[in-house]
Amino acid sequence: MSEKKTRPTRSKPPLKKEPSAWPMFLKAHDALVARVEERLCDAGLPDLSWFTVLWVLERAPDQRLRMAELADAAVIPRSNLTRLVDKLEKDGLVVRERVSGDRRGAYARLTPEGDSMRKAMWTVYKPAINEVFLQHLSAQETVALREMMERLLEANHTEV
Amino acid sequence: MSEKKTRPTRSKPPLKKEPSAWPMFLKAHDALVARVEERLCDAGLPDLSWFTVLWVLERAPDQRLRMAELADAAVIPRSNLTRLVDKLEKDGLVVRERVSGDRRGAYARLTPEGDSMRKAMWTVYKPAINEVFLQHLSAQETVALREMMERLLEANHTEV
DNA sequence: TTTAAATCATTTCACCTGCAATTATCTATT
DNA sequence: AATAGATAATTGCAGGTGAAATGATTTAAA
Repeated sequence: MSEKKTRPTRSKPPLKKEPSAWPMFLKAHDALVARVEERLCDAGLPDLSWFTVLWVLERAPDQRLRMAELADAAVIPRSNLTRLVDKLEKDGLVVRERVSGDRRGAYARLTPEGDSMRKAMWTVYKPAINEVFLQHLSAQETVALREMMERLLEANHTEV
Repeated sequence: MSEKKTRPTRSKPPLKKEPSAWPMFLKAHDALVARVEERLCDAGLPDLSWFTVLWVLERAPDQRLRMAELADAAVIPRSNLTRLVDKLEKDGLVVRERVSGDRRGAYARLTPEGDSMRKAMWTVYKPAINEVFLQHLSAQETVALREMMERLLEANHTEV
């Protein structure tokens, strides 16, 4: 005994069981990223995390950033960024530079080779985004989606 | 194919450099998932992969599935599913059952304890989805987003 | 100045991940 | 029936991951 029956007009939708937006969002993300990574891999290129770092550095002032800034911009934990920059540096795509006035810190700076790699990756990455993602959305949808994502990201800004 | 030169009036937009839909999509996804996982972790509950398995099994016929079916439905590589089910089984949330007529195969079946855990996780997961995701979208946006994600997923269905 | 706390980057550790064998079993062909 | 080839699940391995500990240095406080 408990139910509040005696509701004259039930407006509850009849047991909708279609997959809702959230699980679709998760599944679609995984599928799309896998597809794009596949393209890069097939082309013998490094993965998205490398591109992200190269891309962030390329548009940074002097094409360099402190390790912590780079980690934040690329949304990578700092411990991972250290190791990622190790590999990038070993491949000559970035170099570490000392920070004048703070011997604790280090800059990561994009090298010309790193910028070449960024461009090479973009020639694969850009069409992949188009074929996997943009092609399936109308112009309005793309704009609407971007706005939604911006709003969600803003609302869930990495808390202090 | 694409090039049409000799266009008298250039309609190219003037160097737009606002972040487009794809990178926003990636960033938002990561932020939202991190937020939701944080909620589950804070509540002392297992992570999303556990929930996914429990949820898929709960709605399966007889609340059980073959390992391969479960891996596909949960979008988890089979080798990982084996180890995940190991842990779930150790915690009594699922049990493995032999398949009559095929001694290679195994079912994973949801236990009552597993269903209790699914419910317990849902009491945290559901409000988390609302607060982190749904709350920031209008009803129309939610529908539009789901449709976009469905279309993208369909278009990028895990190729054979 | 000496001491304590904060900061930056790195390293450690324990765990997770996916690919590629491996094992066991089933199916099809001869 | 015997063999070869598929298939199901697991396991080995090589490498990636983040939280927390560490080392080095700077800043703030006493």
